[in-house]
Amino acid sequence: MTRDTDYALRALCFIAGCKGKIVSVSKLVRVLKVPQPFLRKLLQILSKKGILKSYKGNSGGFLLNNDPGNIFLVDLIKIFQGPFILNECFLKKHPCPNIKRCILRKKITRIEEYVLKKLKGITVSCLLKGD
Amino acid sequence: MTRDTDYALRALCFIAGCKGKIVSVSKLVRVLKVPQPFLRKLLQILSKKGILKSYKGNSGGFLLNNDPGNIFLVDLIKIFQGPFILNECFLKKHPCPNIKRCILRKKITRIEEYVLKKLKGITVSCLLKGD
DNA sequence: GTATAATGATACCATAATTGTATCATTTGT
DNA sequence: ACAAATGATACAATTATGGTATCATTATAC
Ligand code: FES
Ligand code: FES
Repeated sequence: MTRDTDYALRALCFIAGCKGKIVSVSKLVRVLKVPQPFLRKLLQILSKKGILKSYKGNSGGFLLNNDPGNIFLVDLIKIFQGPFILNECFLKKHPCPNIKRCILRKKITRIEEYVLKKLKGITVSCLLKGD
Repeated sequence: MTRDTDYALRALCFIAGCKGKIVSVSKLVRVLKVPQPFLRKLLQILSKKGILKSYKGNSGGFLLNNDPGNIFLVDLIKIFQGPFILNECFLKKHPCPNIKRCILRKKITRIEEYVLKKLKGITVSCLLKGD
C-alpha cells in the first residue's frame, strides 16, 4: 500500500466519521498531520473519481459521495496504484514463450485471486465499525 | 515480483534443468536474453547467499548448491526485495496511535499470512516438474 | 459587493528505488 | 602464457514516489 492510498483511506475514514458535515482539507490536515498540498491533490483525485463530492467557495470542502459501505479499499488501490494487476508474466520485457502453460503464473494467479477476493471485502465502513 | 527476482528465478530454473553441468553466465544470457552484466550481478548475489555454488576460471560457472526442491521463491524474494514485510502500520511516518487495535492492520495481516503460506510452497523444482 | 476561504487545474521539483553498465582484479583449465 | 570465467565494486540512467507551488475559479459570510 502506497502513501497515496494510505492517506486517502485515512481521510475517507475521517470524513465518514463527520456524518454529513462538509470537511475542508485544512481541517483534515490538522487531524491527520499530513502535508496539505499533497492531501489536496489526493482529495481532488477522489473527487474526480466520484468517491468524494466537492463544495467550492468559502466554508467549502468535501463529502462522501457514497455510503461508506460502498467505498472499497480495492477502488482506492486501483485509483492510486493502477489496476490490481494479476502478474501477467514473470518476465515482463520479452513476452514469455510459454505464457499459456507457465506454472508459476498459474500459482501466482490463484494467490492473487484470493487476495483480491479478501480485499474486496474491505470498505470504509467496516474499518469504522470494526466488523 | 521485481526484475531481480524474476531473472534470478528463471536462471535457477535453467541451471536446475542442466542437471549437474556447470552453467556460465554467457550461456544463460544466450538462452534467457537478459542483460549480461546485470545477470552476472544477480548470480554473484545468489552465490554469496549460498544458493549457487560458483566455479572460477576457464570453463567455470555456476551450479545449484541445494536440491531444486529446497530453493524457495520466498527466499529469492527475501534476497532481492528484503524481508516479506507484514504491513506494519498503514501510516508509516508518524507512528500510529492505535497500532494495537487497528482493524485494517488485522485484516491485512491475515491476508499476508495466507499469501506467505502459499508462497512458501513454491520451489524451483515444483516449477520445473509442474506440481 | 467585496474579502475570504475554500477547491480546480497543472506544472514543477526532490528523493529514492529500480534497472542496468563498466572496469579491473583474480582464478583456473588448457 | 592465454583465454574464459567469476569477484568486487563503482557508476549511471530511468522511473516511481512523495511532495511543492502557483494561479484561476467559485461561493459564502459579512
Ligand atoms: S514466464 Fe511468462 S507467464 Fe510465466
Ligand atoms: S493505522 Fe497504524 S496500524 Fe493501522
